[in-house]
This record gives sequence, C-alpha cells and structure tokens, in this order.
Amino acid sequence: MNISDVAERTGLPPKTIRYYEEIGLIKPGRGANGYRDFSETDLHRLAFLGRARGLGFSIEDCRALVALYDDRARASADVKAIAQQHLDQIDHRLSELTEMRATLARLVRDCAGDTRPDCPILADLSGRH
Amino acid sequence: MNISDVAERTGLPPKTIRYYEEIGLIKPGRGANGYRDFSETDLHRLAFLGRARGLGFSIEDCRALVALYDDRARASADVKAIAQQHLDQIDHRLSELTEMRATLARLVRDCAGDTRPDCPILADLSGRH
DNA sequence: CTTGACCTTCCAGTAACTAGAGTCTTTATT
DNA sequence: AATAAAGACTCTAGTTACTGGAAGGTCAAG
Repeated sequence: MNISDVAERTGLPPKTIRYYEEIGLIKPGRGANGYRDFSETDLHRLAFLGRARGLGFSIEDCRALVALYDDRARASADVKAIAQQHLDQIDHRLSELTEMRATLARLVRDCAGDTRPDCPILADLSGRH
Repeated sequence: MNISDVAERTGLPPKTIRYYEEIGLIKPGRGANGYRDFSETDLHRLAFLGRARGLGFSIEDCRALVALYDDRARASADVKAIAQQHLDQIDHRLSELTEMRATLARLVRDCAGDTRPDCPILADLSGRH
C-alpha cells in the first residue's frame, strides 16, 4: 500500500507518516522503486499512534505504548502507569488554564473596548493596582 | 542595572531576557564594557512581558500588546480584541483537554493495573471495541 | 595576581511536525 | 511513443519560545 492510501485510511498526513518512520515508530518495507510499501500491521500501528497522539500522549509516551502493545507479556500496570501520569499532566494543565481563563475573562469584562485609551488589561499587565 | 539583577527582579531568566532583546521586544543600552545596562523602563517592560506570557499570550501577542502599551492614543478596543481572541483560544483548548481527560480517566479506571497482560487502554488505542 | 563570579556571543538542541525545492516513477492522455 | 499530471522520494530549513553549553572578556576580593 502506498503512503497516500495509508494517509487517507489513518487520517495522518504523509509528512507525518514519513516523520514517524524517521524517528523509528514504524518500519515499513520498500518496493523495488524505492516507494514505501505499507502492510496492514503498519496501518494498524499508525492508527494506534494517531489515536494515542489524539489523546495527547507525547511521542515518547507513544513509543513506550507501542512497545507495550507489541509485548504479549506486558503487565497492564505498566500501561496504566503511563496513562495515569499523562492524566495527571492533563489535570495540571487544566487547572493552569482554568485559572488563566478566569483572570483573562475578568480583564476582558472590565475593558470598555471602545475608542478611549484607558484599558484595564494593560493596566493589569503593567503591574498597576 | 546588570542582567542578573533584572532577572531577579522580574523572575525571568537571563537567557530569556537576552532572547527578548534578540527578537526586538526590548532594547536595553550598553555600558562601555559591552554589558547590557537596563533602565527602569526596561525593567517594567520585562515585567509586563513576563505577566503577559504568564497569562499565555504568545510572543507575537506580546509584541502587539507592548506596542499598544507604548501608544498613548490606542483604543482599548484594540487591546480587548487581542485578549478576547486569546480567551477564545483558551476556551477551545479547555474543551479539548476536558474531553481528553474524560476519555483517559475512563480508560485508566477500567484498567486493572496488575500483572496480567489484558489492558483496556491498549485495546481502545488499537481500535478494538 | 589569581580566583571566581559575572558578562558576552554563538552554536546547537528541544517537540512534533510542516513547507518547499529538486528529482524520479507511475499513470493517463494524446 | 511522447508528454503531462500525479504522486513518490530525499533533504533542508522553518516553526515556538526558549535552554544548555562552549569559549572568551570583565570585575571585585583577597
């Protein structure tokens, strides 16, 4: 299977697929013409990667996850540990963003947003209180 | 004032301050020895930048915000537009993260996390249902 | 006068792609 | 068969916002 077919079926752009090969996440075969020749296994692996990335797992997380996926004898605890760690990161990021949002929303609300130069947003950023 | 004093007073690392000069966000003077010599104005500007970055504004947003800050005749609407746009981005990111979190939390909850190889997290990522 | 703490510049690396140039192969049309 | 369009290939460089490290100049203290 050629790269554009795989791109279509996995939703990943060809550039990304080449990149994943470059960093060793997949190792598709090659035809006589030098074109990559993807197997069904490659396709599944790429789909797996696409879903993991969609859930926000880092590339290195993905590398660990596919290794565990390949390992028939893995313990589910190993997978859970990675997922739990990622979940904690998400929670952290969420609380940061939520706080940021609150501050920004207050500033936006208090700003007249008209032609006058007076602006509480800039006043806040400048450190005046 | 030397760079390490500024670093301490603004909370920004020296490397970051040099970087901000490199990309034109600040233009501190120079002493006879070639050392940067920061004025109180530079200090305020850096503190402003630090707060804006802390609120998640991009460097380009910051560039626009300091320009507006410098412009005595700016309209508050211009500032508000940037802030509102950023707020929208944050809301978008928040909803993505929230959804991601829900999916991941369900997977983690359903995973036994023991020594058995059976793992619902991998099952989900592999596309099985 | 030397040690150590600063300061300087410049180069390279990070995450995860993405854009574009230049070239080769395959496929379709004339 | 010639040609043109589509699609494949590699390689370089750019993106964001820094960060680390090397090599070298400067300054204050003992």
